[in-house]
Amino acid sequence: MTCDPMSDMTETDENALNRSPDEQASGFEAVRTAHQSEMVEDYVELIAELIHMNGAARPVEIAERLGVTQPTVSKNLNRLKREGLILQEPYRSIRLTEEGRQLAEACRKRHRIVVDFLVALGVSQEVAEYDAEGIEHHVSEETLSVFRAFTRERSKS
Amino acid sequence: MTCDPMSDMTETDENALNRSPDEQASGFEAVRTAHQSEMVEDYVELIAELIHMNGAARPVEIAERLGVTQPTVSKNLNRLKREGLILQEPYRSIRLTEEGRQLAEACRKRHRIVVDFLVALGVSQEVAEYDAEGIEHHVSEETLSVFRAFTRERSKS
DNA sequence: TACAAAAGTTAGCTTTGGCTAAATTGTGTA
DNA sequence: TACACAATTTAGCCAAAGCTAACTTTTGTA
Ligand SMILES: [Mn+2]
Ligand SMILES: [Mn+2]
Ligand SMILES: [Mn+2]
Ligand SMILES: [Mn+2]
Repeated sequence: MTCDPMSDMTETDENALNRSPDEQASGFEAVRTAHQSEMVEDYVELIAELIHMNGAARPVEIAERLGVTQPTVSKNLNRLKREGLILQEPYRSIRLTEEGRQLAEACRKRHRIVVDFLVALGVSQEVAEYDAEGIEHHVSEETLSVFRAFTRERSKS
Repeated sequence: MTCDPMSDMTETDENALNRSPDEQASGFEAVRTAHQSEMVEDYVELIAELIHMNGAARPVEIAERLGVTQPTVSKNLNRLKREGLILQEPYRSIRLTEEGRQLAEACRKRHRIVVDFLVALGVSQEVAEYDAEGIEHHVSEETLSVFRAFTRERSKS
C-alpha cells in the first residue's frame, strides 16, 4: 500500500468501497446509456420549444440555440428522422411526429422538475437552467420523485 | 402555429423560453465540455479507490468495475498517461502522479457531496450512488455549495 | 422577375470511446 | 524450471458527434 491517495474517508466512501464490482459497474453503464439518448432528447425538446415560440422549427435556429454548426444539426436531424421522431421534407422546416411530440413533452417535464427543484433548493435561476441541461439525463425515477416532493413541500409555505 | 406541442406551461417554461440563444447555448456547451472530462475523472477516482483497497490498481479490475473490456481500459490509460495523471511501466500496475492524486481527491470529494446530498434528501443509498455517477459531472460550484449547505443543515438534527 | 443573400445539404475529415481478435508478457504451480 | 493460464497490449474495426468547404435550394428585395 505505497502512497495511499485517499484521505478524509467517511461513511459514504466506505459504502462506495464495499460495493461489488457489478454494482459499481451498473452506475457507469447507466451513464454510457444516458449519453446515447442525450442528443435526441435535447433536440426534440428544443424543436418543441421553437414550434411553440415561432410556429416552426428551422435548422438554423436549432444550430444557434445549441451552439453547433448547421451541418451538425442537419446530420443529427437525419438520425431523428430515422428514429421516427420528426418529419421533414428537404429544405423545409421540421415537424414532430406523435412519438416525437410525446418524447419532447416527457423531456420538458423532466427538465422542469429538475429546474424547479434546484430553484426551490436555493440555486439561482440562471445556474439552475445551466446545470439542469446536464443533470436531467442522469436522474432516475426515484430521484425525480424525491425532487418533486421536495419542491411541492417547499412551495407550500 | 400548426400543432403546438407544448401544453401545461409554467413559470419555469416561460423563463426558459425567454432566454437569449447565447444563454441557452451556454448550457449545451457546458454539457459537451463536461463529456470531455468525464472519462478521465472517473478513471482517476476509481484508480485511487483501487489503490486504497488493494494497494494497487490493475487494468483488469478497472475494466471489471467500469463494465468495459480490457483493451478499452488500456487505450484510455494511454490518454491518462499522456495527460500526466498516471505512471505505468508496461505490464505493471498503475500509480497516480501528484497531479493525478489531486484530481482523484477532488473527484472523490465532489462525488461524496452529491451522494451525501441525495441521501440527505431521501434518496436510497443504492440509487444515490447510481445517479451520482452521472450527476457529479454536471454540477456547478454554486449548486455544489447549495448541496453542501443542505446536507449540513439536514444532518444537524 | 432577376439575383444576391440566407438557409439547408452533402462530402469528407477528426476525435472519442466502445468493441473483437490476436500477439505479447508475467506468474503460479506441477 | 517448465508451461499453462491470466493479464496486458496492439491492431484494426465501428458509431457518434463535432467540424470546414463546397454545393444546392429557397427567399426577400431591388
Ligand atoms: Mn439536456
Ligand atoms: Mn433539457
Ligand atoms: Mn462519474
Ligand atoms: Mn464518481
